[in-house]
Amino acid sequence: MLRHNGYMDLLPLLEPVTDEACCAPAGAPALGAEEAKRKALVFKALADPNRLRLLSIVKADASGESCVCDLTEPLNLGQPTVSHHLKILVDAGLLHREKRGTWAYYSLVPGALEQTAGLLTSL
Amino acid sequence: MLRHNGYMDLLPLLEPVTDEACCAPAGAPALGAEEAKRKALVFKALADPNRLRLLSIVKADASGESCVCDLTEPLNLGQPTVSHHLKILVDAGLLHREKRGTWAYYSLVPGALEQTAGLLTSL
DNA sequence: CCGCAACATTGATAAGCATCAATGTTGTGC
DNA sequence: GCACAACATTGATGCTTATCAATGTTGCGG
Repeated sequence: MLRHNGYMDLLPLLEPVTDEACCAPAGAPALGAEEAKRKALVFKALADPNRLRLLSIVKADASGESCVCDLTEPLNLGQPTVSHHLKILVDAGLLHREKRGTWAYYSLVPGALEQTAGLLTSL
Repeated sequence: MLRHNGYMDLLPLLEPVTDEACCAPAGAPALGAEEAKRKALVFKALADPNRLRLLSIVKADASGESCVCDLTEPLNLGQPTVSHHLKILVDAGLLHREKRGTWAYYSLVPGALEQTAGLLTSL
């Protein structure tokens, strides 16, 4: 396995860090190669129109969460494709997945969008 | 010509709009398809480690601008590749290009990063 | 246990992208 | 005008990705 789809290992960037393994080496003026690669993964997840719409729909929903069957129709995409995009957003740390019964409910990770926005202004 | 590389027509999104041709139709709850496609172009420009580093280097420079010859070495990339990435960032409305003599100086478009960050929080 | 419904995963395919070598363009100095 | 330096552009190549059809998995109702 481990097909290395280019979207893994992002969570360390958006989750609370407990040591200095993340971010810039304190005194570095410009972005290092490793750091840039990790940050690019978040933006790669955002670099697709359908994924932006998914985030928007999930956010706009009154209950704060949506299941796959609610997302397939507005995007005019097949169910496997929607599941694929959702997985990418979850791996990017932007969406949270909770399975209840047969349904899978997706919701925004609190503060994730704001934290990603901070990646830009603190470039 | 008009090879449609997928990075054109972004400037209208980041430049001051004089009419209602941009953004959501005022009352729309979720992102429309056209709007999503335009916003995705900005994040597509950010979805590459080397382009993030380019932005970082240009921003960190004391003079506020850098020429291509200064950017080739730190990225360990060929000159045509760096020019290609810079073009994508310019087309995305993030960088500004000014040619003086033989050199081309690239600088951050003021407020572009902040405005892009706003695209996220206002999803 | 059986059938079905909601998702996830796999495999295949076409489109897109990053990179480089080679070449073109343009400005400078002689 | 000539040679050179700094970039830009073109063409080719290998890798990545978006999408779908088909199949696998899991939970619920009978």
